[in-house]
Amino acid sequence: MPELPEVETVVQTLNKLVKGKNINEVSVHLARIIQRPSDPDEFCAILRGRSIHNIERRGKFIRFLLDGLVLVSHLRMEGRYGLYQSDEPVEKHTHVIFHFDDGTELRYKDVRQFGTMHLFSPGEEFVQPPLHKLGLEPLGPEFTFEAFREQISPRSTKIKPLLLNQERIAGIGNIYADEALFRAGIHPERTADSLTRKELLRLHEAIIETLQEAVSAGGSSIKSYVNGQGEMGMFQQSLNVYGRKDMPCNECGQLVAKTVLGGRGTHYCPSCQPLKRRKVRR
DNA sequence: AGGAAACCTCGGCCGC
DNA sequence: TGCGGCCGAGGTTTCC
Repeated sequence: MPELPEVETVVQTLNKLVKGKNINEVSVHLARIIQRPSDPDEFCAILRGRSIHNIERRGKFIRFLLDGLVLVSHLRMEGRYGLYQSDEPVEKHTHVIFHFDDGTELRYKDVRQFGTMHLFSPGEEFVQPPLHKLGLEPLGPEFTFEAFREQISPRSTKIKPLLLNQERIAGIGNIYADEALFRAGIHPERTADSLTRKELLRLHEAIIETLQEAVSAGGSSIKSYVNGQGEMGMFQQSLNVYGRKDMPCNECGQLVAKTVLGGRGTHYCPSCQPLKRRKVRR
């Protein structure tokens, strides 16, 4: 799925495409997507007649701000939004359709059926699952070095799984965890509490830079990711390690390694990201 | 705290 | 070349 940069791109696109539109009707073709309220019919009934005022991002979640209502949507691995004319044929794996009063409709497609939608009263969404325990927003003003250090440095977990923990920092996924660690020159299996202040500073900077550059490029499109207008993100061309197993490192030429860490494919350069401190000969 | 499994479907790859 | 089967896929939650 989309990680922070991809979700940010989707949100920007959705703001161009559907901000200001009025919902006439909603149809749900796969009930499990709708998590709150539990009854999909009630979900549709509540949304009927509402207008979309704005669309915002929190971590990897999309928040649709409606009049008197907030729709929280998570794309998980392969969820996608697209705007269609109502007479266009409905494609496979389309699970939710928001019918607007202008003859267009916003369709949610999700091959793996992992995505979720929750409805809340405004403000309520932040104190209820799934947003209630989300950690720091890495591109927000609260992501200072000190705040970052407090989340990372006291823990004995390996750094990569910790970066993926949304309760610490919200929005980093598998691609950008690998990329940020490469940029910082830190091996993914280093324990968080073993990182020096210098390394933490590098990692903090690397996270911000990696995510910002990816947002500017419109995200990555490793597999099926396409933003709301059907365009491919360009950042995949800038990936240094993710998906580059056995290819030469862009910095040193050593072959990129891939292992499994916390159940996730993990890419790194054994030379640029040493596990043990390199012995310095003098 | 940390790891594994579970939630799903699809596409790629291997082997016959 | 074709087909069956296994593996893995960008995330999160739940269960040990």
